[in-house]
Order: sequence, then C-alpha cells, then structure tokens
Amino acid sequence: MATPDRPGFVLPLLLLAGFRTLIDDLHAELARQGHAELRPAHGFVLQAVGAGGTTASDLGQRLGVSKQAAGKTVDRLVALGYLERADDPADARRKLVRMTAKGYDGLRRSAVVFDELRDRWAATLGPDRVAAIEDDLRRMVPADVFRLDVPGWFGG
Amino acid sequence: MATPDRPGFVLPLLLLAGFRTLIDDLHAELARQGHAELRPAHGFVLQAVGAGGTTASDLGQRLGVSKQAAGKTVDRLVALGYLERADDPADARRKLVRMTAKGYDGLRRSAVVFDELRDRWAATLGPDRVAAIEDDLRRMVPADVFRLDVPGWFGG
DNA sequence: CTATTTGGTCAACCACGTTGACTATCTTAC
DNA sequence: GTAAGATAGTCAACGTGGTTGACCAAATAG
Repeated sequence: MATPDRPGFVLPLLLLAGFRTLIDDLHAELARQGHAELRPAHGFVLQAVGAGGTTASDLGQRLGVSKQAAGKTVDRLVALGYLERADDPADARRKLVRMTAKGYDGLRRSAVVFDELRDRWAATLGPDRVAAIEDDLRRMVPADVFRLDVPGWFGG
Repeated sequence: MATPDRPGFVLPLLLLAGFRTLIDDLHAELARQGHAELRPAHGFVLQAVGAGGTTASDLGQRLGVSKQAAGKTVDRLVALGYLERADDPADARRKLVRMTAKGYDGLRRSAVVFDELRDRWAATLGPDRVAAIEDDLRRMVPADVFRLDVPGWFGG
C-alpha cells in the first residue's frame, strides 16, 4: 500500500534516476575511452543494428519508431563514423546498415562497462538484490516495452 | 557478477522499461480522466511548481535545465491551462508562475494514480519487494540525479 | 550614482520524434 | 508479361524539449 512516507510517485522517479545514473556513468567512462560523441540513444541503436547489420525500416521496427526517425539516427551515426551504408545486391531498394570497426569498438566497450557497473551495484547491494530487481521488473513490464532483444550482443 | 545470462546492459533497460510502463499507465488513466493533453514531462513540472508557485528561473534550477527551457515549458502549460503567470508586486522583473485549478486537479489525480499503480506493483510483487527496490535505488542514485533533464526518454 | 547581478525574453540552433507525399523497386495476381 | 500493390528510402514540414548567446529592465552592492 502506498502511504504518505512511501508515495507512489517516487517509484518512477527512482527508476528513472537509476537508469540515468547507469547511463551517465557509462558515458563518462566511454568518453574517457575515446567515445565522447556517443550519446545515450546511440548505444541502443548500435545494439539494435547488431553484428549482422539491418535496414533503416527494420531498425525502426525494432526500436519502435518510424522508418524516417530511424533513418535520421542512422545519418547521425554514419556522420560520427559508427555506422556505414551499403547497397543490397539482392534488392536495389534496400540500403544495408552495418557497423564500422569504430561501431564494434563502441559496442564492445559499452558491454564491458555495463557489466562493470552491474558488478558495482552487486558489490553494494548484494548480487541477490540486483538479480531480484531485474526479476521483479521483468514481471512488471509488458513485453512490448522491453522489445530490444539483442541478437548481436557479443559481450563481456 | 555479471554473467552471460545476466549481462550488465539489461539492468538499465529494465529500469527504463519500468519507468516507461508506470508513466504510460499513468497517462492512459489521466487521459481517461480528462487530462489527455498532459504529457509525461508536465507532471514533473507541475510537481516542481508546487502549491506555492515559483518563477521560471527557479523552476529551471529545480529541474536542472536552463531558465529558457523552463520558460518555454511554462509557456506550453499556460497555453494548456495548467499554469498561469502573474506579476510579482515586490519585484517587477519576476513573473510568478502559479498552478490553476486545472493544474491542481491534474496534479492531485496524478498522485492518486501513482499510488494506485504502486499498489498494483505491491499486489503482484509483494509490498516488501517494492519497498526494497525503492530502498536499493535510493542507495545507488546520487542526490543530484533526481532531475528531469532527459530529453528523449519520456517517449512520445 | 555607477557597476553588477538577476529575471525574462528573443533568436538561432540541435536532437529526436512525428505525418504526409513521393520515387524506385520488388512481388503478386491475372 | 503486365498491371496492381506492397515495401524501402527520402524529402519536407512540423512539434517538443533541450542548448547558447545576446539583450533589456529592474534590483542591489559599492
């Protein structure tokens, strides 16, 4: 039961703050490792592109945004050197989106840092508490809000 | 320890998904109750304005954004009828920002819905688990991250 | 009284998203 | 084999929520 000392609105605030803390720490560390221009959303995009590459439309579908929005984000990541476009020999309409070596590097480093951050949480809270948070959240979030299932996440 | 079956990157994803789930549910219910135009960020702004009112500069400080950004958000909420501006008789530079009756109504309903949502989580997970998530997150979140300056993460 | 700080606004810009319209290409059906 | 439809990508216009920099008016400090 939500009570005056546990009002309902602090839970979303804390979830957001927890997310922000992890993301801020990640990007502070990535900046130190030579990826200062990588912004929070970019990591998720690289993750969604995956090792196999994809197209802008498919990327939009995976991220739950329009193909135009996905295309613009790809433009920015191409300009930053994290992604590249190539023609699909089998379908002249499609433009394959692939990660560059820099993209792989950023994604690999992100995975390592995320693992380190999770380890820090486990060291403070205890491994069981962190696992419990993950399990509890998985029970409460509908599948379509957590759709980013990572085919190409080679990691840590 | 982060392991292949518990990679570090899912924790931030789950925290974000949990936040989004609560916020989406809140706004679905608020829309049903006559506040369809209230957007995710607005609730936090109303909360920051508070019963006593404030100024745009102070609001920016509280939310961790520039005074210009705060001013623009106030403009939108004034246009929607949730806030109103008034001159400060004691200081001709200041423009007081106050909640309207509609603003109070939205804020009060938000609080009620947030409490109901937290109760739903407690009913599913158990009250102790929800409290544990809150306590754990409070331990991991630095005080200054309790801010709202996350442009893209509130969803459409 | 002058110098500085403070509150608010304007303008330009960026990141990230939306719809709608349009072209080029591939696929399906007849 | 061609006409019709679905699909991939892009362009344009726009909305929202941010940012800096410049600027003015009013309050305050010296």
